[in-house]
Amino acid sequence: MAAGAELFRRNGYSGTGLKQIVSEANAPFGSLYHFFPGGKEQLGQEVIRTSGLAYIQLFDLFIAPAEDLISGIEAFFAAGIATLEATDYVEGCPIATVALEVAATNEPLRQATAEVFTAWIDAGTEKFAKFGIGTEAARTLTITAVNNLEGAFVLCRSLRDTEAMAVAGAATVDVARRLLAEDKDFSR
Amino acid sequence: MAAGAELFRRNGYSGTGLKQIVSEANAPFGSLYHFFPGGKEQLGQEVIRTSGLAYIQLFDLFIAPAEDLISGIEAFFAAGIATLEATDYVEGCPIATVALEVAATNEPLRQATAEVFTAWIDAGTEKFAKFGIGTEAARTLTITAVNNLEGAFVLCRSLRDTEAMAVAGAATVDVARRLLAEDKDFSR
DNA sequence: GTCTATAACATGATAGAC
DNA sequence: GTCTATCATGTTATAGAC
Repeated sequence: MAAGAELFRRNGYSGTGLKQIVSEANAPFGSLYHFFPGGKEQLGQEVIRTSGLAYIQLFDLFIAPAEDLISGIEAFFAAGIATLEATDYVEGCPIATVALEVAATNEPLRQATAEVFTAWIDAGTEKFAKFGIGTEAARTLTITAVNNLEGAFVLCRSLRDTEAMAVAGAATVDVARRLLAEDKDFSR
Repeated sequence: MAAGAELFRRNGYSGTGLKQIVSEANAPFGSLYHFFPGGKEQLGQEVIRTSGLAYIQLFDLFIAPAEDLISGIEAFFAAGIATLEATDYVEGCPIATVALEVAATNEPLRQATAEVFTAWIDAGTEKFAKFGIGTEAARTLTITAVNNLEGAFVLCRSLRDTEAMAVAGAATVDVARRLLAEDKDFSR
């Protein structure tokens, strides 16, 4: 199933064949339908949920150990730049390609991507709130971070350049500063 | 070719069949290869370039007539929300789905998407510069706007909710305010 | 129970009749 | 020159041999 995740991320859902997946996984073709009786759609759902939820660990990895909110955000987007360069612009978001493909064409898969994004937003809100900003502000900041991350992956991978990811990090920092300042206002 | 644009946007490149396109366009199958001897790949390139470059007009439509930079940005993202609601979350960016699909799998198509994004950034930089900020700042602001727009389309279409687009607009406004303030500093 | 072989269908592309 | 009919290939899914 790890092979499926890699191929869906690179080639998208429609662009990835089941034969390609079992070949990459060095597994016999029949066993796929033994483990996934629902066929391609079931495999797609499980790949989306598994690889999507695993991505949450990156929040903990880069943001949680940071000294403060701003440097945590900077470390997170710096890691995004490093990933793009290390993988020659092949690896971006594990589910964004599939999410756009299925948003208007496959309701069960769309729901799977929605569950993942909802989990990201909830998890990010919780992490950011621990840096001492309100829940509402933490949610806004999380959505801003995901917006900027996803958008920058589109631009960076298409242009094969990391400029957009650097701009995305700076933009997210700007929003964090505004939210911190507003929080300060309220506490007067 | 308009039919191709609509289908590529909704279903992606791999997910759209040529038969589906000619059927939608009420055109006979053979004529497709008369007008596009290069087959699906040539059609894909022309669709990307045409529908991508047409999107630049939206910059003029919403931002150019605005009183100031901030209200222009707000109008632009408000239009994004209106589009999502009016199309039941079907229409987003005309090329983002294809861009992610082909970024690592089809170099000619990837280059077509890169040309479009480059044209967007150049056009946006020019428009924003007319509001009296420096070229460098105008470029940063344009990339921020596109990052946020693209990322919010991913989240909004997946979640079937406009919250992320509203947050994207607010984030872009924050960046615009910071850039305006920095410009003011330099002019002291 | 595992997997090979194949079925049923859709795909992109073309040749050849009008 | 326009388009219908077909080709070769690749797709998902499923039998049935071991």
